[in-house]
Amino acid sequence: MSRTRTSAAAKLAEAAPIFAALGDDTRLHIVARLCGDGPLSIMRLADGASVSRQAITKHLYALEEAGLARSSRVGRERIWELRTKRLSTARRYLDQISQQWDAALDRLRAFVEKDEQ
Amino acid sequence: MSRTRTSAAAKLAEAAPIFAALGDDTRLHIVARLCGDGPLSIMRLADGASVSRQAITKHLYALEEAGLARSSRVGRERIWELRTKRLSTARRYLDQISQQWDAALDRLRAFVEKDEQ
DNA sequence: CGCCAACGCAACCTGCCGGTTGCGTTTCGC
DNA sequence: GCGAAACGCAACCGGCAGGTTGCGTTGGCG
Repeated sequence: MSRTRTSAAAKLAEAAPIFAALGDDTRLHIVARLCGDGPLSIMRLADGASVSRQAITKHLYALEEAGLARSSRVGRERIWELRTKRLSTARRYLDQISQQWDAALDRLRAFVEKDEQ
Repeated sequence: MSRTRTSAAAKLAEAAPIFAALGDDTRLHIVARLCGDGPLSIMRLADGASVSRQAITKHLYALEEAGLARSSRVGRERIWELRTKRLSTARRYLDQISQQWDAALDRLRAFVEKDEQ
């Protein structure tokens, strides 16, 4: 019922799609590429990749649905860029997890009054 | 060729499976549960869940393969706990991404000499 | 104006992921 | 010692994710 617990549960359903989006090799490559070189067109992204342009396109829309990227039409090209706010959402979730875990271990240790391996 | 760039590429192939493991709803629920309550048996984990015990078991081994959890046999139970070091690996990767992106945007701004929306 | 480059759309295929079910095995408790 | 609890193993299944291919559409360019 506490606010912190509610927000944690809410974040959970929100964080899973983000992790899922980052959990694919090709997609993580795209993210890294966009990250190192800044906004890029689909062709540019497909050039270095080991899969077809259409595959890249699909992955880009997957990243968009996860809120991790957005695009804009420029001439006959479509330029994609990262949405870093969403990345920090995932990061914050991981922080929260770690802290909760440490707290749980502390309580456990206090309860058993004996140190674990 | 620089060490930082090499480690970034190495981390990429290493980070994807972690994100993939966290990218499933059921699995993230398990992580959150383990996180809040400390080490738990399979039954305990399956009690609150909406899927069968076997599903939970499969997910636990998936988490183990990703390096996110480990188990030990205690009597007729198997107790599962988190491996937070692996979580921080993912966290560090996200940090790296954000920083690279900011740097890329700076370079881009310097190149175009005009601020983006 | 005609061509090519960059992209969008849609159909199709294949493998694997998430889940269930059934049954065997070990361990605790009485 | 016997039953039940907690778990392991294996087979099975439906659906969808990831990828390719083919073709249509739009915009730049000489």
